[in-house]
Amino acid sequence: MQYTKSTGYALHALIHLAQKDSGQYVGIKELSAALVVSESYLSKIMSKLRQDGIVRAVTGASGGYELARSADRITFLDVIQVVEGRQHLYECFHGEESTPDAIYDMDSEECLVKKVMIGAEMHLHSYLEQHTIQGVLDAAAQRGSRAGNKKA
Amino acid sequence: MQYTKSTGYALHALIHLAQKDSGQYVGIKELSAALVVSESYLSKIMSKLRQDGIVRAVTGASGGYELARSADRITFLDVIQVVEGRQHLYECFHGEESTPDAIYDMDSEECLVKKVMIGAEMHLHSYLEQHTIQGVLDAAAQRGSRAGNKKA
DNA sequence: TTCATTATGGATCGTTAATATCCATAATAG
DNA sequence: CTATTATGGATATTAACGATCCATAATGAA
Ligand code: SF4
Ligand code: SF4
Repeated sequence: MQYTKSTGYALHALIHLAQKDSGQYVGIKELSAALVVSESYLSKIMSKLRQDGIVRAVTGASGGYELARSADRITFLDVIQVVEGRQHLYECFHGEESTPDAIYDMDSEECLVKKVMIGAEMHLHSYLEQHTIQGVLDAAAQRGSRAGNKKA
Repeated sequence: MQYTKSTGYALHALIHLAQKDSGQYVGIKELSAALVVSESYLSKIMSKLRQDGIVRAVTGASGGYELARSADRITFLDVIQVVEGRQHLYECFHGEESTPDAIYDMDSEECLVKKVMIGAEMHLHSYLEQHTIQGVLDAAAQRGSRAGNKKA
């Protein structure tokens, strides 16, 4: 149970893009150099982000990527769901006939075990969608403005 | 990002055990039959649960498994951490030298990206440790006592 | 137009994790 | 002593992850 490296790459790439001005395209070369990851692999991730409308891409000379919407409307949940897919935290393993035990109500979505896990998922998602790319930038800016008293 | 089937098996097996009286051992045969999963595989999972003190096991004739402590002190988080391991939701991918960008404070644990993900993990864990095996049983009992008005 | 640049998508490949089974061994009740 | 039952090692299969290469298309600039 761990997010893949791709999620980390995606988040960092988006933060990099968010620091540029709108209309300023950033190529895969600059991105992969900043994150220290191969162009080939990162481009796959960027392509996914584009398909889901998180970034825009322009091919050709002086092309590249830019955010498709403002950084405060790109949540961690958005990014994670694009990269990781929209699978559920918990997947049931029995079919219609193989009821493991009598205490569960298998009808529709009424199973109590499943309900707990769905609750967990909703809690997690609720947190993740309250945190945006812009949020990270803001927090960094605040820290920066607290003078140079961070170490020494 | 999904819990493995093993977590599902473990949770269901524990619920099965929790419905038995204390001192009554349940063999792997009964458990695997109830969950519709092979004895071989389930026994591995039960062995893990024993190593972590969730269940007790007795070898030999008329042996089997029982809960090592009361069902209201076995949380979903306990079970998940035993089966899935205690890995973090998010793992950083760069070393000391390859700082991806200047806005992060790499010193110690102060990175703002990491901080968001650790927050997500804490939220998730907080929810999961508030839900116990006994909690599922209680909810099922309540539902059962609400007469047979559930369907028809 | 032509060329260099840049993103895209398909194909492929190695590594790791998850799932699953088999068997030899040890422990225990009867 | 014997049947029963859990344990741990070894192994096999499958799927996911991580990563690379290349052919293609699109675009700005010469
Ligand atoms: S969680 Fe509920 S519905 Fe899902 S496999 Fe278990 S008993 Fe069945
Ligand atoms: S989350 Fe922070 S510490 Fe971790 S890789 Fe990213 S920048 Fe580095």
